[in-house]
This record gives sequence, C-alpha cells and structure tokens, in this order.
Amino acid sequence: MNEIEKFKEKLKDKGYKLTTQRRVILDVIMENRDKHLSSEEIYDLVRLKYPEIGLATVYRTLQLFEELGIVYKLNFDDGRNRYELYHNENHQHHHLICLKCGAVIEMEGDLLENLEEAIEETKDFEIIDHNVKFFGYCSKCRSRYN
Amino acid sequence: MNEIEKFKEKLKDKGYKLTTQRRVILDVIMENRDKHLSSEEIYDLVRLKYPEIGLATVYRTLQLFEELGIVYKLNFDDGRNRYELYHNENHQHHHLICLKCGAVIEMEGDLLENLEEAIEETKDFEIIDHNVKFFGYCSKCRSRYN
DNA sequence: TAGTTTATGATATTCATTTTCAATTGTCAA
DNA sequence: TTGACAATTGAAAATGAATATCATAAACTA
Ligand SMILES: [Mn+2]
Ligand SMILES: [Mn+2]
Ligand SMILES: [Zn+2]
Ligand SMILES: [Zn+2]
Repeated sequence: MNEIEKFKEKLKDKGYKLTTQRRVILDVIMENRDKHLSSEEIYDLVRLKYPEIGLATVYRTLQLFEELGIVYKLNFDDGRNRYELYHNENHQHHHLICLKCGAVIEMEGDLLENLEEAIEETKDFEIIDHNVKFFGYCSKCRSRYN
Repeated sequence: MNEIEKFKEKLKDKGYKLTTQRRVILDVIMENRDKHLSSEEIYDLVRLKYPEIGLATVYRTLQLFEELGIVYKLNFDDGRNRYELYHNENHQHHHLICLKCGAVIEMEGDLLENLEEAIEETKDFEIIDHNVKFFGYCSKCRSRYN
C-alpha cells in the first residue's frame, strides 16, 4: 500500500471525506519532504495548483493531518506553526537552527538514551515524545566571508 | 553583591532607569523562582502589588529582562511566552511537561554531551543554546487513581 | 532644582490562527 | 444513478497574544 492509499484509509477510518483540497495539500507537503513549511507557505504553494482554496481550509487541514499523524507540527520560535511530513515512526531527528541565516539542519539519530533513561528513573516520568532544538551558527555563517 | 544590587547595576550599565514597575516585576519573578509564568500571569501578580501598572509595561519589561539576561524565555507550545529567572550561568535544565495535567518538572543536568559533540563534529554547527522538552505523563497521572 | 532622557499607561494596531455560517460537495444506501 | 444527509468549504468576522504609538510622567545628573 503506497502513501496515498494509506492517506485515504486514514481519512475513511475516522469518517473524514477525501476532498480535492485535502489531496492537493498533501501533494504539496509530499513534494517538500525536506522543508519545514509554515501554514502560509503551504497556502501559497497550494494556491498555485488550486487557486480557489481558502486560507481557513489550509489551517483546518493541517490540524487534521496532525491528528491523523500524517504531519508533525514544529515550533521554531518564529511565531508561526511549521509542518513536516511524519518521517519514520519514532520521529527521531533534531533540528539545528542557525541564529544568523535561519537555516534548519536535521540531525538524524537520537542520542538521547542517557538522558531519557535518567528521566524515566529519577523522575518517574513516562516519555511519549521529545522536542530538541539547537540554536547556533551553521558552517556557512561561521566562515569569515560572511 | 546580592541579586537586587546586580539588577540595579545591569540597568545602569546600559542606561536604563530603575523604576518602581521594574522593581515590582522583578520581585514577582523572584518570588516565583520555581514557576514558569506567562506574561499575563505575571501581569496579574504584579497588579496585586501595583494596580496602576499597564499591560504593555509588563510585556516591555519582560523583553528587557530577557535582553539583560535576568530572565529566560520559555516556549511550552501553549501559545504564550513564559519566563523563568535565569538560574545558573549555563541554563542546564530541561523541562518535562505532563500531557495530562500540564505539570512542568525540571530535569537538572545536561546529559547532552554525546549529542552535542556529534553535532559539532558531523554538522560543523556551533551550538550556542539548546532547547529540550520532553512530553509524557508525570507520576501522579500515571497512577491508577487518576 | 532644572533640564534632559527614558519610561509609562491607554489605546490602537498587527498578525497568526480560529470561528461562524450559508452554500457546496462527498458518501452510501436504495 | 439518485437522493439524503453529514461533512466540508470559502469568505468574512472574531480572537488573542504581542507590539507600536504618543502624550504625559518619572528618573537621572549636573
Ligand atoms: Mn525536520
Ligand atoms: Mn525551568
Ligand atoms: Zn547560517
Ligand atoms: Zn500529570
């Protein structure tokens, strides 16, 4: 079963309808797997394919996609929601955000085992998800030519 | 030199004036070291001591305090800025946020050495700060009596 | 204390997001 | 294929946190 089939399934499962709008929004997100687009950036891209769409529909759909686990909501402290396609089951990557140019670099691999173990033991806290961001300077911005 | 003296110094250093409003806001934050108050929560507490204060003053002051390194701005993904007194120089604690009751638990100790080393090496990224949150269930909410 | 500068409070404004609601569309049983 | 009915949509208004504006007030300093 490919991604589109899974998508249709997920919608049907919960009684949601498959609309053109939802299809187009998913397409845009899939075509931008590597990006971390904001709601309005997604709106702008979707409008190229489907100019009649309303902004509210995009916001509504992104919320729905998050509920369905199709998309993951990110917060880069820039005052807007951003989204990425739900990669692998256990969302194991961190984001490095450049304080100068705003570049977002992904860091695969968790490397949080120590920390998570310590938390579960000393704090008796059951971890469901984590959110790890690093702020600093990317290689480009560190070079003296900048 | 105690905390208040340091505070006065920091203001004077940059040409800022010491006003009653700033003093009262600092007091409220110091009296709530263990909390992670939002701007409006701080406003409400400040008004108990100084009812004439304006909301804008509280927002402005919190921004100023962040610039001066008196306070640290937090983002718990609840749509509002939260602040805590700048603890130790290297802001080494993480937050565990309960998905059920909203409790915020602090985790002292970094335990990110592995991860940070890996990033600096493999990504050529200079880390200035990090932001680590864990979402899950606190001990209270895990007990069957809930 | 006077003179200069910074800060304040009230209010208006911004901006992302959400809500409202009448009109439209997808689904599914007949 | 159709009709009934629930879900969805787009336009517009509303919300809510944060910021900007501006006349007045308070702090600093010589
Ligand atoms: Mn990512
Ligand atoms: Mn804390
Ligand atoms: Zn950069
Ligand atoms: Zn809890």
